[in-house]
Amino acid sequence: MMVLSYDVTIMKPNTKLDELTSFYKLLANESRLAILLALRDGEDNVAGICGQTGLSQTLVSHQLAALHHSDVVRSRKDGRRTFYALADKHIDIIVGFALDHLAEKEVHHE
Amino acid sequence: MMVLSYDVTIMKPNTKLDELTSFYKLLANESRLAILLALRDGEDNVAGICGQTGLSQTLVSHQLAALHHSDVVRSRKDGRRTFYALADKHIDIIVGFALDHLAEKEVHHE
DNA sequence: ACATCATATGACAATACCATCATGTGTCAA
DNA sequence: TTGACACATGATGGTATTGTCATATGATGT
Repeated sequence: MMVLSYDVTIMKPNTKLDELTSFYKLLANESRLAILLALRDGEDNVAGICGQTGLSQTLVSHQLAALHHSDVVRSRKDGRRTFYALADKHIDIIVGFALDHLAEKEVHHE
Repeated sequence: MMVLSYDVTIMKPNTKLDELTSFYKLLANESRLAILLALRDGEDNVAGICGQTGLSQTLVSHQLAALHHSDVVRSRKDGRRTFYALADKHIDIIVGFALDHLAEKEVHHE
């Protein structure tokens, strides 16, 4: 039972397969993905991310908490703001490759 | 529900975000991921995949149908068997990079 | 034709997930 | 210290996904 949602207890994955699944679950949501894509352009604070994505503050905070908990993003506090950034270059590359995959699919389909 | 205002045209198009989310949803399940990892070693038929993963025939068929429907795997029939394989090299690479990401995380954590 | 093998499909209960509302916590300025 | 600001957290209803059971389809051998 692998639970990812912010409103339920987050469980530590035991196996590699579990870990990999948990990782992809984080990417498998429109809101979280929008946030990650926004962060590809560089770090931003919560309000900024809300502006970039059009999502509510509450939702963004929840999703960032989930992403942060799994070390997909890192955070830095500055006064009453919190800035978030992609944790490492892999995230960026993985998203890039996925976009490539989708592009290639389109070509084959016509 | 994800609502993006029209004046935020700097963002990636809605459809791309949607597509990317759908793609990751396919990878965000232990059974499907186990199947994809099994197929990294080369094509295999349903019974073979069941053997490699320990999953039931019904479940494997269901998940393969989902993966096939989204062109993540391709199929080839031979008599009464159906052989499945990863649709393109991108899948392989994406999974590889994700594993790298997890490996790097572990190093940083100890 | 019949039995059997290999795989596919439909329906369904259990569970997981999502977005939202209401509210809480910490920071700064006056 | 009071109020506004920036963000975090808890709970909840609605919805989507998961895996299983029962059953269907199609190919092969006798």
